Amino acid sequence: MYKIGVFSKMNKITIKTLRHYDEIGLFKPIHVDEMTGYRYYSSSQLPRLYEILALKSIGFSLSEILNSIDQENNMVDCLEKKKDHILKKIEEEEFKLSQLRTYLKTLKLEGTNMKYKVIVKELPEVIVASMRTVIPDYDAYYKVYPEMGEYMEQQKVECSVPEYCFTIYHDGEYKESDIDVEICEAVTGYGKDSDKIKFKKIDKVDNAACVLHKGPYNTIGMAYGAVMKWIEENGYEVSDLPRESYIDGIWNKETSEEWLTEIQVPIIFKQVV
Amino acid sequence: MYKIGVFSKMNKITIKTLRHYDEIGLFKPIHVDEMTGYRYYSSSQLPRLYEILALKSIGFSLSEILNSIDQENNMVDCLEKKKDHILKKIEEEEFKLSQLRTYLKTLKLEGTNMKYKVIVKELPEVIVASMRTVIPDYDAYYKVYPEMGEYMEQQKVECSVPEYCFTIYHDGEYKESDIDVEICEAVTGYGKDSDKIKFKKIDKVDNAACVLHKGPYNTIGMAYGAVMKWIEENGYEVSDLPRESYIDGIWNKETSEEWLTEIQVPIIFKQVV
DNA sequence: CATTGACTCTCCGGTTAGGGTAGATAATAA
DNA sequence: TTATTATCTACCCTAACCGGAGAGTCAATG
Repeated sequence: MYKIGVFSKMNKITIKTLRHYDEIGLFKPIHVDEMTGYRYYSSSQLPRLYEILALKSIGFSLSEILNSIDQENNMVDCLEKKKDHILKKIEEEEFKLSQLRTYLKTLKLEGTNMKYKVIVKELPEVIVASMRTVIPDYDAYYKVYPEMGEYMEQQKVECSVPEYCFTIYHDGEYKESDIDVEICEAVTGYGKDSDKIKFKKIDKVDNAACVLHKGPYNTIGMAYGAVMKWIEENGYEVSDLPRESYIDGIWNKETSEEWLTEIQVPIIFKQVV
Repeated sequence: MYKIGVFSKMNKITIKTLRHYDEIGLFKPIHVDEMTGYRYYSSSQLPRLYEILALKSIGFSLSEILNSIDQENNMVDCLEKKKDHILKKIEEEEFKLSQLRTYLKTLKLEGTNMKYKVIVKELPEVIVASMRTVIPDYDAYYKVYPEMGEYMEQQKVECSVPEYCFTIYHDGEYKESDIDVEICEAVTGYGKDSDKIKFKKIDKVDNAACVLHKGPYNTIGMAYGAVMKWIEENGYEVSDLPRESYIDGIWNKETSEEWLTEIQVPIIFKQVV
């Protein structure tokens, strides 16, 4: 029978930890003096303690140990689950690492002018009013867009809140003229399709690499470049056409320096074949 | 200007998180209504938010982000440190994984008879009374050990608390007779050396793989086997002679089933060359 | 105009695995 | 008998939020 101090030294465990394990019922002293409350441990408890410590160093939480230690049959299951868990954790850490390397690279290349921070987020399922058309040049955009507004008002369809308006470029390559463009505006319900404007549901995207572009549109190519580079360097690949989502623009900001656009690129993790 | 609900939907962040970031000063709303306390956010805040989220997904804590986000010069340092941190984390997880595989293997092999749980701990620096001698066979142990007790009493040297008594086998291989053995007993201070018994300081061991053996000594080979296998499978190698530490034995337990011995094997992590 | 339902506020408690301290006893040494 | 050390309980702290209670606010409807 050892008092807590000696027992803690014997096994290199703090007194706090032993008291904690007592409290949660994981490892109780073999005897507690009713008068003084002193805890007494015995060497016969060491095997259980060793098992607890072994499981802990594998990465089990105390409650997991508590649940699995006294029933040997589900131990294998627990271990298999934990294995998957650790593998996932390693993957996550490696992803962080590659993200970090990309971040570091751009930071060193461009100095303090680190404009583009890529984040991954989900894009929700939305119903959109969509108009696919070929416009002669980028300036024509300001002419076709109001058409949609008018039609939607006429159809009594409302824009969703938060507003979500984006375009998809259907050309395989960059073009300066005759651009095949699809303009989408998220709405709260279906309206009747017209020749030009169709309503449709767009599926949820589980993962999209997103980057903000601040400023006028003529430099937006840099944002595309940054996000595409990020995708490649971090083991993803593009799984669908990118969306260009308009947050601030000529309609609410005076100077083009304040315009804000988000590039959203649907991605999937590249399978290592 | 968006209210918190819309802003949270825009960016796939929970309201709770936004309020939390406000509270710790990491990301404050652009305006707070003094009457109602309502928080209002603007799209102009998105770049900062994106930077925060990007750093967070790399693995920075909120306080680290708070400290580094507004001073670009120490950013590279922070990232380098974080990189080391992640690398260490990956190593740890891989170690857990190999431990788990070993655990799983022994569990499957021996069924429910999983006797040996290996843990890694530190062995403290100790002063010992040491007697190195060649004994004819293992039974002779019970004859030489009392010698030490007598000498120590005579020298008025006290055993340390917790008691720590162990032997080191100096033979390179297993022998049944003429065993070169060193018996050590931790004491609180130096005594005078005699012909047989010397006092010396034994250095701290940073990492020792330890395994408990319960029962009589004739099956202790299994414990050695288990710990040696563990060491090999988990990327360590033996760095010094193993110690056999006696916890319970004939002196305090009646049946040999209750005897408890710990094998302590000093180890170092194997360099991957 | 009042009411309803959706939205937002603050405050409190919980999560892991203990660490740190205070104040009160208990055991041991001088 | 006193002084020192060991141990006890009890409370607050960590990181990054989540859940819920109770109260106040906003916009639209009857």
